Amino acid sequence: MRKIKLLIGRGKFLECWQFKPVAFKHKASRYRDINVHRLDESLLSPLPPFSMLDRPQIRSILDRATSRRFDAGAAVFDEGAPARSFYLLLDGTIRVVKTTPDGEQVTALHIPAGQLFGIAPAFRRDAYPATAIAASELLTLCWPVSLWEPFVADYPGFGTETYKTIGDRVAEMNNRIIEMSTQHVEQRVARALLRLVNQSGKQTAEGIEISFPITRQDVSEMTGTTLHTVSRLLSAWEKDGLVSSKRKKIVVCDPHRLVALGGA
Amino acid sequence: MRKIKLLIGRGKFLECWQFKPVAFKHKASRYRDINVHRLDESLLSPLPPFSMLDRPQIRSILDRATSRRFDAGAAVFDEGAPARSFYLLLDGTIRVVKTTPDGEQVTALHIPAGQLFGIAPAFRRDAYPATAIAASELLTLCWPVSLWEPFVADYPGFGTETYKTIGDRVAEMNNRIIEMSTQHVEQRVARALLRLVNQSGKQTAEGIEISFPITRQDVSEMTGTTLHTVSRLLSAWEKDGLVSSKRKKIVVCDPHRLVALGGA
DNA sequence: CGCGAACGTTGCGCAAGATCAAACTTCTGA
DNA sequence: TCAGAAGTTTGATCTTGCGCAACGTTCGCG
Repeated sequence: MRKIKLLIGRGKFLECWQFKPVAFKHKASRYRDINVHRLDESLLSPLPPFSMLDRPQIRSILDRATSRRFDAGAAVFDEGAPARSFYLLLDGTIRVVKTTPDGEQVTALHIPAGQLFGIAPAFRRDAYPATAIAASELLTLCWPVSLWEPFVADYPGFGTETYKTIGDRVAEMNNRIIEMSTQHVEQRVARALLRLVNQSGKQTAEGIEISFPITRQDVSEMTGTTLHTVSRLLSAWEKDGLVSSKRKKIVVCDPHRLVALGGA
Repeated sequence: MRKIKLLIGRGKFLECWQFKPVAFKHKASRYRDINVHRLDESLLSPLPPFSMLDRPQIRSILDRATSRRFDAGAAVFDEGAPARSFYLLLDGTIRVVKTTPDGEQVTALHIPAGQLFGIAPAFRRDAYPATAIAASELLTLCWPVSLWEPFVADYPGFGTETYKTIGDRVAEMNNRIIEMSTQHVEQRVARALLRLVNQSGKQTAEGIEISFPITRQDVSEMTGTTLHTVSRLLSAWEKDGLVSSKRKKIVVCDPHRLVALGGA
């Protein structure tokens, strides 16, 4: 057991205790559940909701957390389920999904590492409004909802920063609505890729790669189209050298031209 | 000058001082700006954000308010403008509109009487994220943003209820996104009408009427389609006895069948 | 190594709805 | 009272992107 840096978001790391990978269903898992009492205060201090707090305050927050890991594809919580906890995403990416009565899925949002999620209590909701799916393997901290009010009351900046984050998400949803109303499929797909790349892109030799596995179907659920159309678009773009994609993997090679596509 | 009941939303009234209608640009206006010191505390007490407060508290809130009226079509504030005030809508309906770079408009939301709006400070925004247009003649109260924090801190229930309202709006936006992704134009228009009727419908002999002037263009901006398509749909529905519409006026005669149209 | 499942590609035809164009109706203000 | 503005209707045409279907590819696992 040794101290390692834990990737949270683009180029940001959290220092923490790494347990040796354990076999999980014939597959090596990067993490095991972490003992929160061993986590260092410096893990949380760079994150906006905790940035104004001192070490003892963060210690107290950490000590009341539980840590959980999730396999890729697993649901952290389901739409409509009673909201018992709120979460902090330490590593991985969350796909926030809504399912229609007739079984169709719509991806409302992607949440990158380092952000709070499942924050139904901020709206005084007692049920989660959407399902949170692990887009890749996840590591989370979680707290019971009963701690929400005390956190907001006791920790300066926690409420403020959280509502700022919510404001950002609302703005993003607004943009989605506008895009869906006014833009064509090609533009929406282009913008969706750019958003993903901005939020959780990893620089590689070829270009910027989306850092979690993503299928054509996933992209279609983000843009309100079909996997066929997305496939056609990606093929065309690949021929043009705009992107490069393999199975469950998309690399944006020429962001600039993609912006142009999404812009007009 | 006499005390009258002021309509706020469906069947709900606020009692207040009615000034005699004044001529305004050759048109009789229902209201003149109201002297807030003459407003009775009972005006605010039934509204969710103020429901837990006693009379002296509400008095203090009222005394710090300014009242303003707006003509139909006027902008209360513009997208991107510095957020200096937040508002309470006493009467009328607000259309929340976003404009795309190329001039297209998208209606994000309608806000009925009795609700707070322009609450950018709740998200720590210093600019309004959208434009608020008066769909009909409006009467509002407004407070400087500097009072937001004190209100949340000093008045129990104010924050809670407000965030609940925001939660509802976020949920509605979510639904919009899902509708736009998965439903056809006909279903979206049907649902849009039902939403309007639910929020601000007035029972009449023919059916339930949308209580503010609304054009085909407006409906198309709500549903992400064109006024032509909306016109065709309304014509077809009118032939079927589902709705009845005149210039700037829509009455839903058979809500049940409209729900069926929007459902599948 | 070989099978099956999950993921991706591609061609074809069709229909929903946008766009273009023009006429019509209702309302407003001088 | 009358002209023009604003709102609505309707037809003709065209484009987008969806549905369907079949096939190709990659991966995981026994």
